[in-house]
Amino acid sequence: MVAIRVGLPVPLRRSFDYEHERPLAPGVRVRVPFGRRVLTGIVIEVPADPVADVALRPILEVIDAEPLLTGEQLQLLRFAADYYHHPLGEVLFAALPAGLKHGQGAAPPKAYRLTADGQAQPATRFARAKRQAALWQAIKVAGVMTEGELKARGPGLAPALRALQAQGLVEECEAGNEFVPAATAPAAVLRPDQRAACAAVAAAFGRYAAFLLFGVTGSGKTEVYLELLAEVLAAGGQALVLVPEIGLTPQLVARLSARLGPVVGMLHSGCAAGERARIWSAAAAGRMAVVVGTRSAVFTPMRHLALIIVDEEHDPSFKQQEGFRYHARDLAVWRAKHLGVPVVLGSATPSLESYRHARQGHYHLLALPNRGPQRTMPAVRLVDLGRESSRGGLSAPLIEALRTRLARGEQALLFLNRRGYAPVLLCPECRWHAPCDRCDARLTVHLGRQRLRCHHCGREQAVPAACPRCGHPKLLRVGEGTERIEEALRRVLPDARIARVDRDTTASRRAFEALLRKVHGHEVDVLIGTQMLAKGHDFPHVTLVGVIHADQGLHGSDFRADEQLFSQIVQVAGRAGRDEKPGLVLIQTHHPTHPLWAPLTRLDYEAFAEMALRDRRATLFPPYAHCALMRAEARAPNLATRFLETARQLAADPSDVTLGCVLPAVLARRAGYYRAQLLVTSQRRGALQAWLKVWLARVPEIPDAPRVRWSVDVDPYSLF
DNA sequence: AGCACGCCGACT
DNA sequence: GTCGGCGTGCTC
Repeated sequence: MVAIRVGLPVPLRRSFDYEHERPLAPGVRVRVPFGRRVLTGIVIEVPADPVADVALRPILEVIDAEPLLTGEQLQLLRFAADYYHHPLGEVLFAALPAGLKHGQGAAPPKAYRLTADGQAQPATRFARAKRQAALWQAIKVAGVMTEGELKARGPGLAPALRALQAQGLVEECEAGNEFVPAATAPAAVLRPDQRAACAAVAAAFGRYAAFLLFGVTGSGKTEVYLELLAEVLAAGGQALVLVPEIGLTPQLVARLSARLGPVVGMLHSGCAAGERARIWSAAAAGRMAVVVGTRSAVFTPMRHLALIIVDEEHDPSFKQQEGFRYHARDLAVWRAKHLGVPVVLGSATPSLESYRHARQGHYHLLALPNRGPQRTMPAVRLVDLGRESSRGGLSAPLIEALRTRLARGEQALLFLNRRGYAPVLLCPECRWHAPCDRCDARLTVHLGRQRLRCHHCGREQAVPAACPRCGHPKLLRVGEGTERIEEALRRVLPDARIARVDRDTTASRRAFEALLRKVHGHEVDVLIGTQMLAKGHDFPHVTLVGVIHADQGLHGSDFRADEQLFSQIVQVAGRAGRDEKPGLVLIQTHHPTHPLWAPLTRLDYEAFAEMALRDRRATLFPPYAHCALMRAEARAPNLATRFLETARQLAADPSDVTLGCVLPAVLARRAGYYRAQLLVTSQRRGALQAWLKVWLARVPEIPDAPRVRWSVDVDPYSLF
């Protein structure tokens, strides 16, 4: 009998040892008993130091004859677990596609629907069982709900599901699969700057080199990718293309398939589990030449991987914001280095980390300075809200510009990163404003459904008729959301065809695409929306872009606010102007003298980067320092803070490391949890890593630890 | 995270 | 009485 260390999909910062008759290779899946359950685990190693004081339980079944995870993948995952200080078990499972996490091959997922009896029930039946009522309602609305969707609704629903099944109201059924057909498109002719970029990368095939492909929207980065992919494929290699979450448009995949043939697989959140597993296995075997995917695709096994591309490398969606908080772009670079292959990072507004690497010579800078022949950069102008009158959030110059575009039969886009009608409901008499009772936040007024909603926890309630504190009958709706902008627009431009795009109007991908078709068919004159409009979609007839509230990004408490605002505005500006029709971007602000506007109105990334880097150097933030953020949250008010204070005192003498103060989180209470955080920084990555390892090993000694939810975020994207 | 156990409050 | 909500403890 030999001890086997197994990684399990549980958020425990420990691994578990079992016994088996013979050694097993890392990467092999096994079935093991865990408490009263049976789980699928992944063999980590044959431990030199198996737990001594516990009787090991036996492995029940060995699922794979050959390891499911390749050696190269295991090395990447071990590094990632180590670097992000996350339990290896969870990290290993993050790399597996949903279809392979549990049973054998790519089995269809379990799904549930209401029985005829279940359909016939009145909603009042579940007067006492709230969870059952919610679940019954959700399945009724969805028709069929897969196990994954069920789990996504939150923990603790399994007993309610079983209760419904026992009552004969819900039954198991099969989930449907989706299929996305390929289209065709012609190959492109490259400009000299594109050809030079291709040549530089191609010269590095077969060894590690990192390239920062710096080019504005419309400069043709995609053609460069296509050319490189074609070359890799011609040489029998495989390639991995990472794209941001919203960036994975059907158009991109269609272009890739048209140029490269039916060897392109797509991995994203909307992918059915079976499809995901199929692509994953095909890529591992070398049959799938190109895998295009979002964040988690960085873990795809590829036997002949010869090139990695990260498109829009600055995009925040590459950083996972919960659980295993890895950065897919950073892991992509590590993987490329480790494998000895080139990696291309593309962006119009590179992250300051990547830009500094390029300036220091760690990355090769490849610039695409030209926009295509039919595309000129738009003019960007500020509107001073302190001087211009405004109606419902729309300033006079913006209204004027809208009128002229409409008269010319052109389209306009308006951006506002705030859903709903008004962000605050205020009593003019006693200054009461509608608070969320679970969060330190104001409730947003939503007109469509006549409700107040918390954007942080999702709680909804009715709009009070009068002030609950002083009884004043007329409550004011203060500030603007997309609904109010839409209302104001309809009043100002009664003849315009107006559409609004945000999570409230276009929850589904299907609805979103239907709306995009309407815009392309010029059935819409003005489109109002949140940031979800800005990425990946081209609107050729749009010549005016209005940014309603840019100021949220100017005084952000977060060190990355400047970078985010700059990239969002450039992204947005890229939507405007085409075909000899010059574009105009109007940015409404209360702070027209803010230093960020100078480079921004010229769309001058390099000037912005100089300025931002000086700032970061002065304040010792990335890329001039490396950070880790310990977050904690607890039900009781001071528990999280006390836990972090104890952790802080527990810390070994930090010579190379700067330990911050324990601070309440920006939203100190969210969904009923009190939240606090502790920032650790160091100018040396290695020093921070070594120090974290020692520190985190001692966290379980903290008496409050079992009652606190805590996590460590290495290289946090933001301090929120 | 699950899943048990165990204690409290509302309805048959 | 008993069902279901919810806090606490454990998993090699």
